[in-house]
Amino acid sequence: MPEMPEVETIRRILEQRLIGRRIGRVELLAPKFIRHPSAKEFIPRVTGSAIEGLERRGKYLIFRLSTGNRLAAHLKMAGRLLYTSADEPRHKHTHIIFHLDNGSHLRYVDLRHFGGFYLIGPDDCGIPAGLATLGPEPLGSAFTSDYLRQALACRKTKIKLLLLDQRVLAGLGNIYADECLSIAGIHPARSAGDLTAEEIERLHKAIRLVLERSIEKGGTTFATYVDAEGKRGLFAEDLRVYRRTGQSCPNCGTPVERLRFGGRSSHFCPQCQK
DNA sequence: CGGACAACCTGGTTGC
DNA sequence: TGCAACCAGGTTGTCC
Repeated sequence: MPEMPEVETIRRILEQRLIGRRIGRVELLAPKFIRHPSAKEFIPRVTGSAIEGLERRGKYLIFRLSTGNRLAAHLKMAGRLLYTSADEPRHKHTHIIFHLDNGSHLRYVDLRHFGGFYLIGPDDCGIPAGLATLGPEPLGSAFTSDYLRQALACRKTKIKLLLLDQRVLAGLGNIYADECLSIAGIHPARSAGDLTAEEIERLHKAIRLVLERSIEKGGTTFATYVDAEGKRGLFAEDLRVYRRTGQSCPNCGTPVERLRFGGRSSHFCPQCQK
């Protein structure tokens, strides 16, 4: 479920709770969620290590461990990382429990089984391809309107699909791509290379604005997303078009429409986004 | 390069 | 109540 603002919200909470904690027993209820290396190798390499830092790149959460290894997690559509007490009832789809030295748990819960963990060595051995090829952080200094203009130049693909390409920009997903295009006033099916300099400028600003505001509100909860303490994100009340098909555009009142391409829905106002 | 599609899973909603 | 169809916040690979 989570896109960048949701993962960042989880990161901030876990940073408060986990820095300095040591991982004790790793309860691997379903080994398949360890994507690299094998579960057999994973457990001894993680057990006993302390958590020294918690970083985020795009939608990846990265634990820096005292052994020099890093532990990367991707939650995909429905993954949750929950910091709980030991006696908290276990959600049905709990797959991994990291027992911590203060008696608490870090639990991985994933209803759809898409997410998983990667243990990365000091030499980057085991790094998932998606993490190695990520584009710039949308709130970082490398993401300038110049960068965006060069990334879109001569590209025939639809702007919506290009915004979802993590190699171009790290962290946007279906919700925020639709919202950014709405604020920038750009139709999602436009060819990326056809955008004017002014439109690219608006899009660049919209991306930063939407992500900053969403992080401030703890991300977007539609159905199932909750943060590391089980709390919902409040940005859903600010959504302009995402999953609002048939409802009024907040700008002009025209009913929001939905198109499907690239196997996903795009929501937009046909009046404001030409 | 671009576009369509399937695959990986479970569960909620909608419509007949 | 039952059942089928469709939907879902992501990514990867294949095929044309």
